[in-house]
This record gives sequence, structure tokens and C-alpha cells, in this order.
Amino acid sequence: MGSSAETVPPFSGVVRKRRKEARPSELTAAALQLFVEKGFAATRLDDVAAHAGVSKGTLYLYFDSKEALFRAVIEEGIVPRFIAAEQQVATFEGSSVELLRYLLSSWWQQIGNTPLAGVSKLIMSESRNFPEVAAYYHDKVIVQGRALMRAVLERGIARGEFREVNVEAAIDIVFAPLLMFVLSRLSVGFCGQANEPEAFLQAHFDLLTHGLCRSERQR
Amino acid sequence: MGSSAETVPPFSGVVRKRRKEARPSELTAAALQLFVEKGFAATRLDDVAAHAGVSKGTLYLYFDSKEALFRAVIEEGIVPRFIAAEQQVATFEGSSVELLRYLLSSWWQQIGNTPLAGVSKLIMSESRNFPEVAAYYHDKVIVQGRALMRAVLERGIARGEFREVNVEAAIDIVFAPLLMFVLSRLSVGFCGQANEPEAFLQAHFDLLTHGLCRSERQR
Amino acid sequence: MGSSAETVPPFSGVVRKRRKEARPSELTAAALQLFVEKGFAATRLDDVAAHAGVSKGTLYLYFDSKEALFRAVIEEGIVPRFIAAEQQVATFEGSSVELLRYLLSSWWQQIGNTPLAGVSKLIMSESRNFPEVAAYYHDKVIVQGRALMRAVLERGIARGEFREVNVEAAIDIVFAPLLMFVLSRLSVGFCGQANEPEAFLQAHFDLLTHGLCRSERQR
Amino acid sequence: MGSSAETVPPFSGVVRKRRKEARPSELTAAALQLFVEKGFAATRLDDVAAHAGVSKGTLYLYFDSKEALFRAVIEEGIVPRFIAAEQQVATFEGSSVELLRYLLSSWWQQIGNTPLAGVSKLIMSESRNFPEVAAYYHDKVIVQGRALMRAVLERGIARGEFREVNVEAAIDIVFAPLLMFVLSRLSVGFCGQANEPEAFLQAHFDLLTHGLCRSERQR
DNA sequence: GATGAATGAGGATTCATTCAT
DNA sequence: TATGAATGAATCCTCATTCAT
Repeated sequence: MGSSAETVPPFSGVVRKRRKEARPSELTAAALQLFVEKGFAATRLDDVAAHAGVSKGTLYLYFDSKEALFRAVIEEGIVPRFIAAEQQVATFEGSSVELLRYLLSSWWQQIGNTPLAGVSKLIMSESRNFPEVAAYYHDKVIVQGRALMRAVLERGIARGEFREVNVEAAIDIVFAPLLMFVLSRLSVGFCGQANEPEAFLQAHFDLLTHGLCRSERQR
Repeated sequence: MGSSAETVPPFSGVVRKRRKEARPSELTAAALQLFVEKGFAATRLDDVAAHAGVSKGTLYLYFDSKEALFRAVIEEGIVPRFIAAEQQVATFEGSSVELLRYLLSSWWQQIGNTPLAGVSKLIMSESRNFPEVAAYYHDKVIVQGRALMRAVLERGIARGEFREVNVEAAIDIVFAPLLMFVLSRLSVGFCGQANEPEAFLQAHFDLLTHGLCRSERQR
Repeated sequence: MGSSAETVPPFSGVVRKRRKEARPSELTAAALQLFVEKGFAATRLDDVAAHAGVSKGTLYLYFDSKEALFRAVIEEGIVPRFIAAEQQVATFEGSSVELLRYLLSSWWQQIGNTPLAGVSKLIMSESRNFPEVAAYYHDKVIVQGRALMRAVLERGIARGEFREVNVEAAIDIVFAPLLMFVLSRLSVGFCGQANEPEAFLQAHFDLLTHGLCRSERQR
Repeated sequence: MGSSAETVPPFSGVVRKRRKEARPSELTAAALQLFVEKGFAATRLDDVAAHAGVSKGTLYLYFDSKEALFRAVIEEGIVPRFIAAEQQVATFEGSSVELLRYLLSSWWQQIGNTPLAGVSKLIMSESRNFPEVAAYYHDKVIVQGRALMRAVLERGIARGEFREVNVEAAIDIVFAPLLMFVLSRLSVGFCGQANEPEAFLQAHFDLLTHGLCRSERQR
């Protein structure tokens, strides 16, 4: 099989590389860290190799090029747990507020508070340079994630729990503080309190559900 | 400094030696665009020069190095209109909701919807590579901006218009959707509807003030 | 001067990774030649690499910069054989004239008539541009060499063989014709007879010991 | 006028440049100083212009190129006083020792101890890069100077004042300490006592005429 | 004549990529 | 499979040279 797909394979192709299974995740982990820290162009493969404890040449046993490594980092960073999550949303029994809280909390624990959060920054920084990768990420993550949140919001509206808000906008507005918090952490204290995630999450949830205003007439 | 040819070069056929004063901002404008699009490291100075309509060497008449150009881009992108804004906040007569809307709307019109928005993305992407620049930006922009928003929120709370929220967190939460919207636009459609800013802003404001939930008991 | 393998690597098919230890001195040798010929600034690293039979980038595997290469050239060009020589001077049994002749002859054979002579020209040409390197050379070579010659002259004076001359000046005066001869060769026939070193050395020695004048009363 | 002298004029041509007379000697003086200090290639015309107190462009009013400036520096640095000197040698009445001393002393005062001394260093450093200039200098200065010294030495030998030395070698040997002293000064203390020219000259003359050895039998 | 902004070819340096071991 | 020496294209930066003023 190594014979055919030598040249640049289509990004979303199935068989990108022999030895795909053998790819040490140390390599992509090291790459993710450095790409997030310095950006793609400013990261040297020497450094990636050093961080992973291998020699420079070894990288090329597993990845055809720096760009292929980038793609692998993104691919590997995509957690396709959406189907399970969709199932949970569909069968959730509690209130929509509880469902929302559960979802945000899950995201934080499984992505936002892990190295995977870096993928978000990476996509944001590099998407103009790698449109196909960005498109891939968009389809696999953003569209899916938005669908999930859309389901939650529509559930709440349908059940009379939520107001009839602009759902498409609300999806982004709900995610935005989490993403900003994460991006801020990966930059250099973009936000104010990059140190108390729990309090921040709690405050976000509180504001989201209650709104800022004290009572009807203040609005 | 001649009276006429302040901005656009006078349409005399050839323009050798335009205005030495105007040149730098043409260069930083081109640089901002490309830095935002490709990132600092991936931007070639040749390209910057070409975009500005000058030759490579000309850049070095105004900036000592690529890094100095980056610094200039950030510095020039900092709008120190905070003092005036502070004054306005201090003397504002209307409700805090109106004040908040005014502030967000102003930011959108004067920064978010202009090329200056790129500076935010730039800082986010490159702050790890340029800590001093990031620190400078932090002091001049983030701290100031947060102070402004803090004043608004505290005003609302003091006047009984706003609930007693976690102010520090709220500051970030209020800004986050605007920033994400902007970052999304500068990336590749990170959010969903990167095309209807007004609706998005309106939805954000609505959600912010009213909250998601229909009534007290839903929460 | 061997006919065949001057430039071409030994006839094993390909020569990747020769001897990592031998490489640097091949590079400095090439660099010395070109630095002497063209001067530091006018020498292109491309040329140095080509002369050494490697590619441009290879230079940077061994030297951090062009300046580092220059320093290495000088350092490698320093022959610390002074201690042995000092010993010889201290224990020499013959006349001081013989000792002097021996010393000059040694210098000629071991330095003046070898590529190392180029180091002298290099130091002379570039010392203003590389003060620390010049200082290093001064300490390691000039001071040591002068000490050696001083010992010889003072020996001769002490033993009544030499007149009581101005020793410090004499040191330089003794060396000057040798150095000039060498510099002349490396330039473009600065002196007259750059072709008969032996005769020149002999004439210098003769003049040095006998003086120009025929007899006492001519002076 | 731009039509005629466009192309590279032969170096020794008569009409090299219009405006030759008008050439401000500040320019060549500044150039000489910097060429001697840094070498030709490492000297920036900006610096030359700044040292001369003019703008960069002004240099090109007087010299077609950097190389032309170099040529002018050398040309201007050549003191064609040899004919007068030859006359003096031919008609000198005193002893050859006195004549020799007079000559060395004159050289020191008129060249060695003036900025013109730099020309020697320049020629030595750059002759390989400018063979025609070196050839020109050789013909105008070295050949003439050697002829002068040859005349003195042959006069002394003919009159029985000097021993029958190897004249061609002796010429260089006589000049070498002076040149080295000068080169040393222009470098960075190549010799030992770059600070007492008179003593050095005296010592050189003493050694030259008397020789190093105390008496006949020491030799 | 004089200026200095503008140019762009040239050279130092970096780093992704290759390949013999 | 793993290595790291070697490569050379790409890019930053310099500076001699030009030319409109």
C-alpha cells in the first residue's frame, strides 16, 4: 500500500500513511505543545523531536512532512465523542439547565482543561494557512459541537424552560467564554483571572442562565 | 507637511519620496493584514513590502527588523481612547443597561469592525513569542479595558440594576463573545454566522441582560 | 600536489559523513585561505564551503557564524610550541648567534613557510574589526614570541656576544623582515624578491649580525 | 556628458573623471581612514560620507563607484616626490650612513608618521582584490622607492662604506622595520612599543649600521 | 551642486528534508 | 527502526547605487 499514496494525499483520505497505527503519540503531543506555544511556522522540527526524545530524522518515519505532522496533530486532537453525547442529550431526563451545565462541564473536563484545548488555539491561529485542515476541523468539531448545543437550546425552548432566543447566535455566545478562557490561558493571561477556572465557569453559567439584570423592570 | 498632500499621494505621475511621515503607517497597515492572515513567522517581508507598494529595502528605512515592525504594528494598533471613555462612564446619566450597550456598540464600531480587530488575534497568536509586547498590550489595553467594564458593572450593581455577580469573571464573559466573533471572522468562520454582526451583537446583549431562562423557577 | 585526489574525495563511491572530527579543520583551512586572499568581509561563506567541498549549510554544523569561523581560524592557527622552544633556549649550548639563526630558521619552516603564515596577515588586516580575537592572538603569540626573542637577545648580551642594544626594539626589528617577507608573499609581491626565501633569510641574518658598515670607522 | 565616461575607465588612464580637480580631499581622507580601519569591503559609504560631513549621494558626484573611490584614495596617497629625492641622492655630499639616515627619517616624517601610512596597510590588505591598483602602486611607489634605496646602498658599497651585501634583499630589510612599525600602529599593537617611534627608529638605525654582534670574533 | 528616500542584488543564516549508516 | 550529517531553498537584512527634488 505504500506504493500508491506517496504523493500528497487528500486530507480527508482514509489511507494517508502506512505505519499510521505505529505513530507514537509522543510525537504529536510534543508537536501540539510547540505548535500552540510558538505557532506552526516558528516551530522547528528539531525542537519537536527533542521534546519527544527522538532524533529529527525519526519524525520522517511517521510523517511525510511538517504539514503532515500538523494535520496529524489536529486529527489526533479531535475527539469524536459527539455521537455518544448526542445520545445523552436525546435521552437526558433532567432539566435543560442541568443538561447545559453538564455539557459545559464535560467540555471543560474532557477538552478545555487538557492539552487538547491547544487544538482550538491552533485552528484559530493557523486556519488561514491550512484551509483544508480548517475545513476538516470545522466539519468534525464545530458543526458537530454546534449541533449538540443547538439540540440543548432547542430542547430548552421547546420545553418552555428557555426563552425564545436567537439560537444560532446563542450557541456561539454560550461557547465563547469557555473558548476565550482557554485561549487566554494558552496565550499570556489574555483574560483577567486565568487561575480560577471553577469560579469562572460557575460565573459564566450563572450569568448565562440568570442574566445580568436584577429583575424584569431593570432591562 | 505641505498643505495639500496629507494622505493620498498627489496624482503626479511618479511618486518618489512620498511623505516620510505617512509611509510608516502604510507599512504597518500592510504588515498588520499579513501578520493576521499568516502569522508573524510565516509572513515574508517581501510580501509586506509588496502589499504596501514599496520595495523590500524600504521597510528597513523605517523599522530596524521584522520584530520591530511587529512591535510597531501592535503599538500603532493601540487606541488610547480610554480616558475619554472613562469620563463618559463616570458622567453617564442613563441606565446601566444603556451604558453597557453603548460601550459594546462603541467597541464594535471603533475596533471590532475595523482592521484594528486584527491586533487582538495577533496578540493572542504571538504573545508567547513576544512576551514584552504582550505585556505592553496587556497594560495599555487589557487592563484599561477591563477597568472600564468593571466600572460599568459596579455602577449597575451599586444602583441595584445588576445582580451581585462575580465582577471579574463577568468582565471577561461580557467581552468574550465579541472577541470570539472577531477572532472567528479573522480565522475561517470559527463561529457559525460570521456574517450578521448586528444580529449577533443584539443576541449577545439580549442574552446578557435577560439570561437564558424564561423565568425564575426555571433556573 | 599529488596528481589525483586533490579535491575529489577518496574513491569510495559516495562520501556522506566523512569524519566528523576531521571536518572542522578542512573548513578552517579553506576559510584561512580565502580570508587571507580576500579579507574577512569580502569572503563569501559559499566560497569557503565550495573550497572545502561541502555545502553552505554544513559550515553551520560546525561554526555558529562567520565570525565564529574566523575565531576558529585564528585559534587553530596558533601553534603553542613556545614552551618547548623556551626550554631549548634555556638549555642551548652553542653561541647566541647560532641560537638566533636556529630560531629564525625554525619560525620560517614551521610557520612562515606554511599556510599558518596567513594568520599573521589576517590579524594585521582584521584586528581592528575583531579586538578580542586580536587580544587573544596578542597574548598567545606575540607576547610569547617576543619573550622568546627577548631571552635570546638578553642571553647574547649577558654572554658578551651581542652589543647592549635596545632589546625591546631589537625584538621587533629582528622579526620585521621575516614578517614583511611573508606579508609580501601573501599580498602581491610587496617586497622585491618574493621568490628566494633562503637568500633573503640569509641576507637578513647576515645584516643583522654584521651590520651594514664595513668597519668601525665607517659608522 | 553622461554619455562618454560611462563605462569602466582603464585604471591608469589619463582622463578618469570629469570634476577630478574639484574632488574634495575630505572625501578621500575619510575614505582612507575607514578603509584602513575596517578594510574596503567592511566600510560603508554611508560612514565615509558621514565622516566627511556630506550625504551619501554626494560621494557619487565625485566618484563613480566605491571601487573608484578606493582607486582615488590610493592615487591621492601616492607622493611622487621620488624625482626630487633621486636628485638629492645623486648630489648628496655626506657619508652614506648619513644619507641613509636622512632617507629613513624623511620617509618617517613625510609618510610613516602621517595618514598616508595607511595606504601601505591598504595595499597590503587589498592588493589581491584590486590587482591593477596594486600594480599601479607597485610601479609608482615600490619600484621607485626601492630604486632610491638601491642607489643609496650601491653608493655606500661603491664608496667602501658598506659591506658588499645582497642589495636587493637589503633594500627590503632596511624598510621592513619601518613598515612593520607602521602596520603595527594601524593594527592593534602588533609590535611591542608602538608608542616610541623615535627610539624605535634610532634602534633600527643603530642595529642596521652596527649589527648585533659586539665584535668581529663574535660573528 | 547636494540631498536622502528608494531600490534590489547579494550574502549570512535557518531549517525542512534526505539518506547512508 | 533510528540516527544525525549533509543539503540547499527560502528568507532576513545590508548596502552600493540611483534619481527626483
